[in-house]
Amino acid sequence: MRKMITALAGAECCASLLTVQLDLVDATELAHAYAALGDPVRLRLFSLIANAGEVCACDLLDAVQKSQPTVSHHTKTLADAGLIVGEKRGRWVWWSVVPQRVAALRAALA
Amino acid sequence: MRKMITALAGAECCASLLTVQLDLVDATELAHAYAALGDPVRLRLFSLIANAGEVCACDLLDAVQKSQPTVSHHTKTLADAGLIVGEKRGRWVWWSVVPQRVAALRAALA
DNA sequence: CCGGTAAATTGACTGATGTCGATGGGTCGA
DNA sequence: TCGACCCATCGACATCAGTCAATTTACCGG
Repeated sequence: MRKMITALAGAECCASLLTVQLDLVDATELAHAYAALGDPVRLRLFSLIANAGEVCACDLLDAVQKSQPTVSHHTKTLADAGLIVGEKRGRWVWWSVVPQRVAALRAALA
Repeated sequence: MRKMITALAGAECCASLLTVQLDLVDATELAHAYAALGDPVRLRLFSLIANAGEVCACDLLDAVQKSQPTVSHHTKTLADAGLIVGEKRGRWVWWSVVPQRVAALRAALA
């Protein structure tokens, strides 16, 4: 619902083009996802999962050299952001990326 | 320096494919950029600048309804992440995005 | 120069976040 | 049933990050 500013105020230094393209809720939603990628450890986890297609959580531990609770916390953060999903198989949890979500983030940068 | 895991441990649940594609420095660099987009206010500022092509800092104030120091802080964060650059013209600073940087972020999600 | 304006910097405060040890809840093999 | 294993949750702690009032720096017009 882009808001076009009247801004004739031509004399005032800066004028128009303030179409507020992102409302607060959309921005918050998107920012949440980007923020999930905004940590080196999480980014490496995500990259790892994305490259492998599917990764057992147990492998993530040695990959990023963090404690088990820390890795679990990060995977949860990524999952909450909708970037990955986990499937429990027996004792293990297998993580994989959500392509649509990643595509949405990529599209937002176009 | 990708580390290939020996992981013959075939019996051990999860096996190989742990090529650590992102080393720590690269991950930190990228994460820094994504983190810059990981705040609703900054994302809206960025979106505003991207859509307008060029925006005077003075217009950003009313756009996001934050104090002048706060906006200045956020633009600095975005600039430090390499996402935008500011050009001072007289009393005002005009912000614009850095297309290459944005493209790099987009490419990282491909 | 001087007063006014734009933006950056500083200082302080609060809330969010990354990290880990300890614990708990499932799940499997023996 | 028991123990071992994987993972999530909790509690605690230290650090970081967002915010603003106050101040400083830079620039302009007169």
